[in-house]
Amino acid sequence: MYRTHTCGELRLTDKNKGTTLAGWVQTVRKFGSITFVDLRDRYGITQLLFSEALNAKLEANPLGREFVIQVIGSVQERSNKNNNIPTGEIEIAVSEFKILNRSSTPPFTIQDDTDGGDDIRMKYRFLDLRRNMVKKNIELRYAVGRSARNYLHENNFMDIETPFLIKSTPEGARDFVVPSRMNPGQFYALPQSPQTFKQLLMVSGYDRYYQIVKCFRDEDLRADRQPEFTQVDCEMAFVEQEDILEMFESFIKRIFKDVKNIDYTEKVERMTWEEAMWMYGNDKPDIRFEMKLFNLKKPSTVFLKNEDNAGLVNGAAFKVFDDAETVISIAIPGASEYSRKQTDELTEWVKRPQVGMKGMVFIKCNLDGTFKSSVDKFYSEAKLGAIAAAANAKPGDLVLILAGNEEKTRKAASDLRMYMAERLGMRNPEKFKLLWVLDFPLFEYAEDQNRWVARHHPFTSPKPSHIPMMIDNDPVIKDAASYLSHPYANIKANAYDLVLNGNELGGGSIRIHQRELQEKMFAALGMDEAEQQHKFGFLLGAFEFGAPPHGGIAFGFDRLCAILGGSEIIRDFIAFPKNNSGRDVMLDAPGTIDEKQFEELQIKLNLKLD
RNA sequence: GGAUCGGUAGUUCAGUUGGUUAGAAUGCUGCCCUGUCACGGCAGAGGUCGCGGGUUCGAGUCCCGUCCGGUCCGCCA
Repeated sequence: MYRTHTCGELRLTDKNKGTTLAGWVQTVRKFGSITFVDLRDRYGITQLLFSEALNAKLEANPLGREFVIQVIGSVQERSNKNNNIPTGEIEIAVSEFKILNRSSTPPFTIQDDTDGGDDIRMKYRFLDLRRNMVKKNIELRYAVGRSARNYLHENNFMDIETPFLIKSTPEGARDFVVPSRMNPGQFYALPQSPQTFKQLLMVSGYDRYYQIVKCFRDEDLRADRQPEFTQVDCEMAFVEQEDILEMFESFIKRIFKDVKNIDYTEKVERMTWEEAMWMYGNDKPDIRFEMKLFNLKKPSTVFLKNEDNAGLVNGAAFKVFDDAETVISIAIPGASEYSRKQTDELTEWVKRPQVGMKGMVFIKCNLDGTFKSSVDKFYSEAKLGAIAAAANAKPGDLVLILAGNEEKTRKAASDLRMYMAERLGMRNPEKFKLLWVLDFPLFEYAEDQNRWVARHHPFTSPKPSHIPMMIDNDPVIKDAASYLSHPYANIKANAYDLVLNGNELGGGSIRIHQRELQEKMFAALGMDEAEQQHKFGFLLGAFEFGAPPHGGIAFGFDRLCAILGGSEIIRDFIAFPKNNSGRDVMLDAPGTIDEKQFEELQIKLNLKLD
């Protein structure tokens, strides 16, 4: 037997007990004739005391960092206690020890505040995983998964596996493909999600399904995006949108309780996609703070009272605002005393290519009730006051105003809102606020292809009242410039996203379950009958054999773990992640394959090298 | 595909307007130390300044290219 206890469990109540421990050497502290060793394993650290009697053996077998050793000894009360660790009141008086395996000096220290940078830590990820900070994240991930499984199990959901080697369906993200040796020239695709399989399971009568499952998307990476990632994928039959929202609102609250011991008792707020876009410029707003956007140019399609502000900035000979498609304000609380340097800095920020604005106008709403702006030449103080009022600014606030084309300006205003919130410390990672965003548009217009694409995916059903709009109208867009006036632009989907602190945690929809409507949907996306049959014949066929009404949702598991862990970097919550360019730097993957493998696959490389 | 920040000792970083022998901390090695727990003390080793080219009397420092890493836009739900 290698050990009788772990390095995290012995306490003063175990005094005088004999014990055998095994673990890694964290540090060696030598004091002439006695030596202290911190022995570490997954469960904690226990101090070992090597007395003078073992000196000769220690000298013959010196211990280094990360050596794996086994010790036999007895539990003693320490004369100097360490209150920083749970085992700090005891130490093991070692009577015998054995080196189970030596270790090279690790390239970085295995400590909370390591001296290793990202690069080297990823290369030696197996060492990095020994560190508390990383271990804590991996443990949190396990806790989230366990909580999710418990909840779903208690609610009759069945975990059913679905295949990874499936068929490519070039709708949505780029597929990872796998060549088939037995079918030369043919390829499997790795699933971007088990979407069609879970719908087929509903047809099969497994009316509550879930899976914590890997999904694959061959797209560029981000701090919150990996090419292979994990989803909590769920589907239910005989449900309406409201049933799903309730089931999964409880699901996420249960995880808050189990993992963070947070009682999230209030009802999760809801808003429509249009409201989110209008007030926050974003379909996944962080609603922990206000700083809403106000349009100074256009009447709202959502809030009628905003009509008062429409055109507020027009007619002052300020060409930038007069010519702009839209003008959006955002009031920064308590920032009226920003210096020239600070406002310049913000202007530079919005002019960065990633944001892409040409400039920024500001109005300082001074505490004495006066106004000072960067456009004093064009607007009277009374007018500035009216604009500030429309922007919902209070004395002491700084109103920032962006102008330009609708989409870009709205996005920039949203980015600016998040940037300012970050700057002002309003994004506390320990404060959590959920939000349902509802009524997404069913279609999006793809300019480059001059056709409609599904905003969510092509299995999403329209709102029941919008089905006629879809059935009765031809999807063909005659005038690309005015696609917004096409009826399809106004069809809303039975789709919903769950947003946490400005991050999309999950999304889903009520699905189409009738063949005719599904065919109409495919046709709307530009697929003719033959193509529909070729790509999705199996699904259309299944819908003819008693497909129940159904819907579901999928949560980004990595992202959920990261946010609960106070981070937005999912890499830190994945045991073996890929780097920014999709490489596993530890394995050095991807790599080339043997000539023999190419032969078996009957594949020849045809690399275009510049 | 694009923007931007970074690459100097095993590691994390500093390095002034271009100037003589490139520094610190930590880690590593050796010696000393009976109560440490970020132990302490003394001594020591450790560098192709990512790579290639250019400007210059002289380049870690300036310019061009390239590779690698981080963040973001495009892309992706």
